[in-house]
Amino acid sequence: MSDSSERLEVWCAGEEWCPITTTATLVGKKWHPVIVHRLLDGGPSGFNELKDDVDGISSKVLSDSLEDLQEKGLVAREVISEQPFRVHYSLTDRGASLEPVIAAMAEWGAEHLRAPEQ
Amino acid sequence: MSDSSERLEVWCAGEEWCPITTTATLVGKKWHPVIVHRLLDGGPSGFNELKDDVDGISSKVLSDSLEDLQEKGLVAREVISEQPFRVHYSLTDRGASLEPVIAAMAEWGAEHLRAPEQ
DNA sequence: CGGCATCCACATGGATACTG
DNA sequence: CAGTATCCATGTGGATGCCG
Repeated sequence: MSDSSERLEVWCAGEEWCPITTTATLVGKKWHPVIVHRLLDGGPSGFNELKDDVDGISSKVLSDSLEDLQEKGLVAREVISEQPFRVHYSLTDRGASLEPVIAAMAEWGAEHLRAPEQ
Repeated sequence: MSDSSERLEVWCAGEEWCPITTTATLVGKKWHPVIVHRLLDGGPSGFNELKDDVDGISSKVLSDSLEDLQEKGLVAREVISEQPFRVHYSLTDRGASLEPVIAAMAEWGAEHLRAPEQ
């Protein structure tokens, strides 16, 4: 498939320096890709707006997921001091750069959704 | 982002009919994308050959992963009756169709691996 | 060679209720 | 509005050892 000069002997490792595993730790969580997709297509959002759009998620899990996405530098959180106050969730540049990955996932899923078995 | 006629109100649901979640259940497991990548680039393989290439995986986890991939129709398993017998793992057409998804994950990971923080 | 059996640890996700 | 606090069920991965 590849000639000897550029061949990788190890496809991926258990450690973090594997590109695929790196991406999988972001996109492999149950709700993460859905949330990123929502922020990509729907733009910035408040907490409950997000919760309403992402069908089936609970407050706690959305909160946990957003916290994880912030720690990983994919999502930015901004508190707007008003009454009542608002919170603004948006993608960072890094988060937005996941678009090709999310798009590929969405496309594959859409094509194979009609034939889940066989 | 989209006009009113083609807008999706719900980005994804907790149920199985969501395209992204569908893909995430395949590609979101820790070792699945790595195994598929190995089979895409390295061609069909025996069990231990696969285990050697996928650095860090245990027999049990590789076995579990391959079983799951078979159930989902992504991987084919063929037993070759020789002495000693061999087993042949390869991608099905459906498994091979994941190539764009895996490629997108690999590319994103490679680009962002050098800057894991910030 | 190509696994399976066991047992275990930890992470993820979910239900429910409550708060500033 | 935007979460937090508990508590709990399950899943996923890992270590070790044995088997046909």
